[in-house]
Amino acid sequence: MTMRSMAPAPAEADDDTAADPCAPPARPGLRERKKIRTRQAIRRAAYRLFEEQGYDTTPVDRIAEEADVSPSTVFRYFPTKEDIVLTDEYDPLLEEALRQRPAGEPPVAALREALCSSLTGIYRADAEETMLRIRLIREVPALRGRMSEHSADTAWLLRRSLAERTGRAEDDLELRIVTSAMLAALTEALYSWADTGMAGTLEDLRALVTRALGVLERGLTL
Amino acid sequence: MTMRSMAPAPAEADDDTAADPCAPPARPGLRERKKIRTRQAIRRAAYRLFEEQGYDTTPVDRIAEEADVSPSTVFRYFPTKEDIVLTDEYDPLLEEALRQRPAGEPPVAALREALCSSLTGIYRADAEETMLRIRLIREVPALRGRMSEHSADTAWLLRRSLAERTGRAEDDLELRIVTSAMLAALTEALYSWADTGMAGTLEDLRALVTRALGVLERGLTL
DNA sequence: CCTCCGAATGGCAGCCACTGCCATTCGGCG
DNA sequence: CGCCGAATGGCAGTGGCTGCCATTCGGAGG
Repeated sequence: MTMRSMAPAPAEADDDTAADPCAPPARPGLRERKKIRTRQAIRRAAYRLFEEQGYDTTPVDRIAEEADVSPSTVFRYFPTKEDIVLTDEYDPLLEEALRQRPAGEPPVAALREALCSSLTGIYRADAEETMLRIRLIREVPALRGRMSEHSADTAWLLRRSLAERTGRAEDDLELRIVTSAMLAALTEALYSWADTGMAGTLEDLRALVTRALGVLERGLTL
Repeated sequence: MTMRSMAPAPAEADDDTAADPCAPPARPGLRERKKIRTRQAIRRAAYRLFEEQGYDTTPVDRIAEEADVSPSTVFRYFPTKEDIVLTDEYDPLLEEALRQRPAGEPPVAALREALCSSLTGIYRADAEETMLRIRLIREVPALRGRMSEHSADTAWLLRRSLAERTGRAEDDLELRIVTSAMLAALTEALYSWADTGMAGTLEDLRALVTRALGVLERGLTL
């Protein structure tokens, strides 16, 4: 997928009072909360600096400084500088969305709807950050490159689901084409959206994506 | 595109005798010939080492040593280590092939034929190296990533040609989809070919590519 | 409240890709 | 033969990234 964020604990200094026998969400404990906050601090600091002075010209050390952690820590949270922007855990979301589609539905339609619906969820989660990420990815070559690597993983994941659905082999050429072509179309749609200054509502975005995927479904008719 | 090579001067120590008033191919002169040889030496050394001990584990210094030049020189010839594998100048070939297609031909068919024919030319130029390159690109993540960046450039180029053909704007969403989807399909076909150990003849490869593009033209029918 | 374990952190040395700069060498040409 | 500019080698420096070790800190038990 193209976005990320982290469903962070709603707040930090909340009631932590003693025993609460019934708490299914299982309060994460200070350690965990702190980790989440650190992760956010790093990412926010990075985004801020990237916007101010550009991605390439912002050393990781600077990000660490700004986030008030050591450079080592930055790399412990994000294996590479690129991952600060690219890391997301939306793939499972997408997979789940695809699984939810009725079994009878044609595979391509199912995939289209799954993409659209998880896109909606992601957008709603943090529209602001989502847009910043898309812009960064579009503009910084290094990120674009790394992103398509990531897309390849996503494509693989989608292929597995579609393989189940259709009874085809996982490495089936047709399946590869379908998934990678659809992700390519999705990416183009998002870039195109970024070009327009990300104007309009969520509905506009969905329409754009639908239109993009429609081109494929109509056999690239021009 | 996916390949590269360099149409090198046919040999090295050939007749360079004095005056030859009529020589339209304009003998390149020692300087040029040496440059070409150096370039090849670096690339060959790199490929050899990559095969022996892997891409990531081969420092540029080692390549320089093997090619018997200084590390500085390597970077003068190839801006990045990745470019040693990725650099190609087939984009113009492809563009030309596309221009050759009859004006009446449907854009997608024209693009398909152009891709196929330039692929043939590239393959014939140096099948050995072509296969090595594809394998490397498929297997090394860094190269895959960089490759898709490069594909984006190719897509842009194709888009321009298609824009002329169809009268659409260059940044037209539909055009973007068409070009990037077709390149994605081409890439998948090549990877798939690599998976089979690159078995078969050139005809088999063309059939594979045609089949891949056919999936798109049939609207991703499964 | 103290204590101990393991997780999280900071700091440091080092590797490697890549960049600039300058001195040297070498091809081309009068 | 001798000059000019291109090609090269060498070197210092930046920045991403890794591995290691000492320190700190959260959390569970006494």
